[in-house]
Amino acid sequence: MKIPDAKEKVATASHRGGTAMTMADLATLASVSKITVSRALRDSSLVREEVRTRIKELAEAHGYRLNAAARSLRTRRAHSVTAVLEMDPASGRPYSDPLILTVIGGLLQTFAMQRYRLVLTTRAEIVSATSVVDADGLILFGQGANDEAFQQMRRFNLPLVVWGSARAAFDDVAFVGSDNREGGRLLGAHLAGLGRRRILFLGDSAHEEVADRLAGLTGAVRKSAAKVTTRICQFSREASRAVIAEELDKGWDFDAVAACSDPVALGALDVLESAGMRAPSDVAVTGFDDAIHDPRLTTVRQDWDLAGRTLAGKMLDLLAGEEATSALLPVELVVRASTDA
Amino acid sequence: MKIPDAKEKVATASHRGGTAMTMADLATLASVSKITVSRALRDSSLVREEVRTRIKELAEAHGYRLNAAARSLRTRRAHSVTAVLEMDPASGRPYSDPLILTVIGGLLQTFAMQRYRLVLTTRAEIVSATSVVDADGLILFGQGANDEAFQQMRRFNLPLVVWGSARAAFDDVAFVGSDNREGGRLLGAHLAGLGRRRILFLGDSAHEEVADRLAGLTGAVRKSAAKVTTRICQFSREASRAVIAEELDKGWDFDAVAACSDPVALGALDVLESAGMRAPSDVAVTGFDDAIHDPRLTTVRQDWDLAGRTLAGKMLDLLAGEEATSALLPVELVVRASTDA
DNA sequence: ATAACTGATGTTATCGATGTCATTCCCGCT
DNA sequence: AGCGGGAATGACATCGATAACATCAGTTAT
Repeated sequence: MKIPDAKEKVATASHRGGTAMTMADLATLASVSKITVSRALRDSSLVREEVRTRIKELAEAHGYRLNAAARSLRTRRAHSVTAVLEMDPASGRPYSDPLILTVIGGLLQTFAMQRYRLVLTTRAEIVSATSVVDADGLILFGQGANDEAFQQMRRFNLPLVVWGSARAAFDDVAFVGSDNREGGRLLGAHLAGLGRRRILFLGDSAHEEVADRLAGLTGAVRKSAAKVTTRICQFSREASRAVIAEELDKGWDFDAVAACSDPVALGALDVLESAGMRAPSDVAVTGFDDAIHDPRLTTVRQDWDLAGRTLAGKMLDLLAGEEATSALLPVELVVRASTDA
Repeated sequence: MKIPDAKEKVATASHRGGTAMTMADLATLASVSKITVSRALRDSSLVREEVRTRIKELAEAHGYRLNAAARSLRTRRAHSVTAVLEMDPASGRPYSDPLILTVIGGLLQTFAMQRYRLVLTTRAEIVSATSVVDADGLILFGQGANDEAFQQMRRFNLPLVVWGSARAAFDDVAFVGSDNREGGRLLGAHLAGLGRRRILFLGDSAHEEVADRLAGLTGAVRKSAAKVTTRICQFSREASRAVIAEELDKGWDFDAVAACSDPVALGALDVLESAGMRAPSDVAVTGFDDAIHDPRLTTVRQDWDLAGRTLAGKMLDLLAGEEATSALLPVELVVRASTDA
């Protein structure tokens, strides 16, 4: 046996100052080789039960912690998953905030239980040539998962799960997203059922999810007497105010506004109400997301918790070497004051 | 020179299948040693400018990425910071969600710019004996940064920044938190200014932040004729409903409710309104956080963006070897319908 | 009795980067 | 010619863990 005198070795370790204890230190303490320590801590049946517990107790008593870098280097697994967010350079906050961040909570819970670390980064950071990626898989949150972001992530050659609407063109990748089309359908049916005839849709359908919402809406009102007109509008409350103000100027002739998101709907309410119109008697207004829980606003609720858990689940499947299919999450119509007096 | 024939070596590399390119591969491609590659990629002046750019171009062209584990192992720096969240085991979501998660957005932005990875984990996970910590520093988000969580984090012997109210007992640690006492004071002055005399405070002052809010409130109304009564109440809307219902049973005699958070305030509004009382004519109601942006609710706004940036800034100071002091962030009174008809 | 096997442990090489020290080359100076 | 010195490059050891293979009792099979 080549194990050196225990006392001498331990003294050396303590001389190292701030340096933390390693498996080698534990090995000398337990008078075994370090591979035995490694095996014991991993609960390998190759180590006698008795020895195993002794080593674990020693580790616990000395507050030993495995060195993540060393393990990752040797095993070629990072034991972590990176979520890539799109940040708004102006505000310095994630797009779709706080929705995406709520999903992150769901991811965190699932991954922590599975002993995977969850790493957050921005797209700008990860695509930079000198970025250092330390992950077994990537979860992409893009602005509607635009193609560029998508292709960039692909190049990392890691298991990939994307939040957004599935794209036919990329049928080899797992997409997870709310059923936006169904959400649009629910809203369309609701508005048509209220007898609305002239619906103004606010949103930019270059954004995949918005396009789906619009498609659902139009499909649902097709059988009715209602007509849908579209105006391009970005996601902010301010953008919405501007568009509605313009429409009022041009001579308003709508009895319903279907907005692509809650803030957009609130922007519409702001301007319409200050122009003396009332919801829902003069105009019915709907949003999308139910992120704000505004008592005034009829909207379609997405299940953010489920979103996080589903994304994490798909990733874990991929990491386990299984196939992962896309998932369409259910949505729910929430009727409130803006369409229901 | 021991550098083997380039062609042969490159062929070997490609035979490795999925294995990514390493510095050694780049070195053979560039006909230099791997240490030169290492230096070139780190912009060391020890490498001739010409050689440096050639190597960088090669790296870029072949999509080379530095191995995080190898670097961390050698340099003993993880290039990452771990945020530790307290999760509610029942809901599987972070306490104070979505507020904390909004702060995370601010952290992410700052750390990504500094090329630090942001890792998320839960307290339950990180304190488990077999957890693997891979971070240069810890940021703790606790339920009021309770002492136990606090002591646990300390044991990791890493730079530590805590979100919450500063504690005299731990004056060697950097705390970052909103000025809860000032928030309480603003609310107290506001309610007293409205002529309210019997204020019901809802909250559990075992929670440090709540205690501060209460202290500020009581201090502010001391000079006035108003009296503050406290009822212990947890953070949920449901808990609040129960407490208010009980108070109504016992014979209501308050003209103001100061809740420790927005959901608690909304719970109070729910019950009071369904009992036929009106805000603010019968009861003025206030919240705290402005997380919900409810048009009905007077509240104190915290600056979550600033919170994230400040926390990240303090951590970067510590990582740079500097001292970090605690910070008290400004708050703002937002008057809305529940106190202002 | 000997080969084959099983269970528990140890030795060595390795993962990919970088700190430390050694080497080489070229220049200018005496 | 020879020596000192700086600039550029390389060899080697190392970080802490684990995979792959080796060893060595003690047991069972033939």
